[in-house]
Amino acid sequence: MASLESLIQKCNSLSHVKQLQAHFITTSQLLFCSSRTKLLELCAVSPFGDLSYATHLFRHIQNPSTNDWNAVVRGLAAGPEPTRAISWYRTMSRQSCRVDALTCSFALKACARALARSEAMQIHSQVVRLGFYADVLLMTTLLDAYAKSGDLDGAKKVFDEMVVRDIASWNALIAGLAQGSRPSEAIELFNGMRVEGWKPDEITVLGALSACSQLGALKEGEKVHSYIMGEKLDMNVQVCNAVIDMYAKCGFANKAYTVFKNMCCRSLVTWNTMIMAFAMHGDGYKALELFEQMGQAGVHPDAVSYLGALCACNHAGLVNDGVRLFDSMAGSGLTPNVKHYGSVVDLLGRAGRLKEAYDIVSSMPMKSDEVLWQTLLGACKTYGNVEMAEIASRKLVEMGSKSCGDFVLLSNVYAAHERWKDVDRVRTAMKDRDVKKIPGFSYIEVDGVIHKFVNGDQNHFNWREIYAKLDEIKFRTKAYGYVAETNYVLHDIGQEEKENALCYHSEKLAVAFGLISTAEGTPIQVIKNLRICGDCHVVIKIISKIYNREIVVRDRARFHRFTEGLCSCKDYW
DNA sequence: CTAGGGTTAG
Repeated sequence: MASLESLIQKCNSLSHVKQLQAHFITTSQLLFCSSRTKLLELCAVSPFGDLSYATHLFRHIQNPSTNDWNAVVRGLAAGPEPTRAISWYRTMSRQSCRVDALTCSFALKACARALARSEAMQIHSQVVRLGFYADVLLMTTLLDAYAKSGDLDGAKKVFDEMVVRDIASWNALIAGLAQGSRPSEAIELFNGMRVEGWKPDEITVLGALSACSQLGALKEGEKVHSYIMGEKLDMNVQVCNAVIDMYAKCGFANKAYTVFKNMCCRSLVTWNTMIMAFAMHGDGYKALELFEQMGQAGVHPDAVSYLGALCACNHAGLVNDGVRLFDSMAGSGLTPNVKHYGSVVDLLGRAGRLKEAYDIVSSMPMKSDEVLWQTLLGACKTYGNVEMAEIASRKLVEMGSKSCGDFVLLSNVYAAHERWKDVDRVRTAMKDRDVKKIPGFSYIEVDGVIHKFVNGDQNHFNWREIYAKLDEIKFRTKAYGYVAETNYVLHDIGQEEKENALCYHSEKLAVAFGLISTAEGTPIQVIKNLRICGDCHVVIKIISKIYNREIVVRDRARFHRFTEGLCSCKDYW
């Protein structure tokens, strides 16, 4: 029977497996347990595998071994419905067959993929009961499951309590913190591990770079980059891609491009990242040029490349180029997804071509989502189209939107037409639903230290001086002819209070702090988690003029470079 | 060799 093992190994399609299976049945040959498991594994986890066939095979096994169970749990965990792996795991725990560390590992992998936090906790307690707490690989998987399912404190706790740690344990926590919107802690941990004598690898730096990108932490990012060069980790394409992204998101498209040019082998993601980088900076033509070049270099643009190019057209106001690109997708064998539709709706909407934008949304082959209608609503606000704004709002309410911004936009459309009764109606509706307001915050890096501000923040050690600076700004911008656009403010408060509500937006606080804590004439860079507010955009333009400073604001969507009273977005955003 | 950590996106 020596050939049996080799026969199984030679299987490279499901039909081979089925043939073997049929052969065993017809010849009434008894399969050795190990061979049977191999066959099962092949069905469950190999690229040509078939999960339903694997479970079918499994059900014909009289006394499945732990390994048989593991094969199925593993396959299900990696498949399209990871929660099924968790139910199989539960069934298995109830049977006499023993759960081993691998079973737990596969089940936890499923929790990570299914974002199943409480299930991860249940498996955690089993892991402890079974005495697997010293297994580094398993504990790292557990840590990762907590992090991915959104319980970063749980992940940290597992990390702290680990008896043994290795590089992957550090990596899992660093990446978890970076992806879970706690980038400062990710960087702290990255620096901490180096102090403890650990040597970050490719995966560690990917996490650290992602954290720097989010924070716009240029100094930290540069430190990571020089570490990468020192350790020759730049042989890894993914690492280089992350470096490009980091420089781009820290405001230095040119540095990103230098890294791009020096790379010997670029992947599809490399091109996409660079196209997106130019798009974010409003360099529409450079992005489109790159999009052309990648095709010439033999790299076929994928859906993300198209999205980047569309986004570039969007931010550069290249309306017709964008529409043409969108229409050309099908010819390249690509089906536009909801994000492509979102981008082109934005493109048309900003250009005032509301009817076309609306027609696209209503004739989409897939379900429209909230973002799409929000985009259209934003365009309606810009062009004062009440009828369409009402349609979009109704859709958003139907979809259960509780976003404050949606109500504010509609109310602004009414306010612009002095339809105060309608304004009141919207405000009442807002109070009736418990509307969510995502807190806005801004970062600024000064001397390598990141300072974070929220709206109306008085927690900064220097807040009195910052507020004094803002009073000065208020005075000087008014003298310059600025009038607060209080339409953006929704609260039922007096005019002066409304002005104050605008005055202490997080981006203004960060800019004011930048003005007082950096040398005259040096550029100031701020990062905001949401889109920059209209009033802040106006005020920062004036600040750039009267204080003679270049001010760069990265918002959720793009970079705004303010110089001499103008913005690089040409007020088209 | 039945395990863990990973880059781009309206």
